[in-house]
Amino acid sequence: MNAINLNAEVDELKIKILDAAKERFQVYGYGKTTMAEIAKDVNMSAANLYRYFENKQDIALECSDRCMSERLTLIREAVCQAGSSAAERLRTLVLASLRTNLDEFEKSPKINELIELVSKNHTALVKDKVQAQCAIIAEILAFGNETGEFEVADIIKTSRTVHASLVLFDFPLFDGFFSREEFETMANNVVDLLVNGLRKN
Amino acid sequence: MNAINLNAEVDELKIKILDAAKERFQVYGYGKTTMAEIAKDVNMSAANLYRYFENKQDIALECSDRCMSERLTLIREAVCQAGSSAAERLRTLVLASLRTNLDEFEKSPKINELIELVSKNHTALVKDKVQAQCAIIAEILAFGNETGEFEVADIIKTSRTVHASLVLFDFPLFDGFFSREEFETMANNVVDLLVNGLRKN
DNA sequence: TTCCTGAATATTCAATAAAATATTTAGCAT
DNA sequence: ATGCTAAATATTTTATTGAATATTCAGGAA
Repeated sequence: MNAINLNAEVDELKIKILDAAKERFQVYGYGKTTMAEIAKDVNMSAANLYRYFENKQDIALECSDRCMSERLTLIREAVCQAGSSAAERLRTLVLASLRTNLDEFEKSPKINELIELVSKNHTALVKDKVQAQCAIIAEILAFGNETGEFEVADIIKTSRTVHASLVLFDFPLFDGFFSREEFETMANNVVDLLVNGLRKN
Repeated sequence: MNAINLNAEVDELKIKILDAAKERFQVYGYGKTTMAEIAKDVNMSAANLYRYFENKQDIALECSDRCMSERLTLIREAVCQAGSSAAERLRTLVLASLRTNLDEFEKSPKINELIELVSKNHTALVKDKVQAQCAIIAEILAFGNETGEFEVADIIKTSRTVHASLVLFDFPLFDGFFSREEFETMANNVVDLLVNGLRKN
């Protein structure tokens, strides 16, 4: 057994652990799932989990990280499949983000415990998420510049600006305040306004 | 003593109570101020407070309501005094809101306890606040239409859209995440983008 | 009546101890 | 060595209860 195989197996096991943890976190919440339970799900002792992760929070962290990445991949795909105009792509991005947020919250409200934990103790992860979202926006802006739809001078700066305008739809913080329908209407209206502002004069 | 005078005196006393409560809430927080203390501040028994307010939360609620109104008045004034263009007015609105949020948080972090309490238990108050903010935005939009700077068809709808884009600067929810400077830069950029989108083509 | 208070009661907070759980350690099996 | 576990220890939750505080009540003064 060489080093490469070893690492591959370790990674595989880590993923198995993360999947088990995710399932527990979603159903019972972070606080109510024990290391012993996660361990049992993957047929090992609780002690052995520490050969793969620093501690319980670390599991939550990597779990969230994976969730966010998966979500981001889905969103990125949706955007690429979206129609040919940059405006449509931006709209797809916003609506996909919004829906993912709302769906996730609806499906498992326990997930909020995780989100709170992570955004409290691992600001870096949230910043990464923002960064990734801005990167997608930047791509859309560049695309808009190419098609002549937009006229954006500083793409990086503008991607941050656009993201700041869209915060309401990208963060699951205002979930109770508006209905899904209200959220979607607002999202569409904001996109319209932004597109108008980005448009070539 | 007629009914009108009676009510006036009651109102006066209510305000005295609210002022005392506000001072306590700001310095010690909601949880750490007792009804007995508030009562003592205005020279009455704790029991007597209940002739003026339903309960402690009700005091907090009316207190927050007054704070928000005062803040809104200040912001409204700042906007009116702002230069002659609608764009400048919008910028003034956003920066004033942002600064008030950041200042308040910096001055008395205890105030967050109140905000959390109120937004958890009295959604209506928050909605009122949003509504009031939208009203100011609507005025600015109407003004922009008059000066020919903007071309906004549905002012009410657009005021909500603009407000949604500005949520990051109007709610004290992301306080730790960015520095004051970063916030202000973002606010300015978002205003620029929105103004561009609202502009007459 | 109207406005108030002191005392009674109900509720919430805070300190502690007990139990559950996270994490570390020592050592077994391969 | 590597991969694991059981048991030991440290930390965190949970339960309990006494104290503090909110709220209500009965009645006194103007």
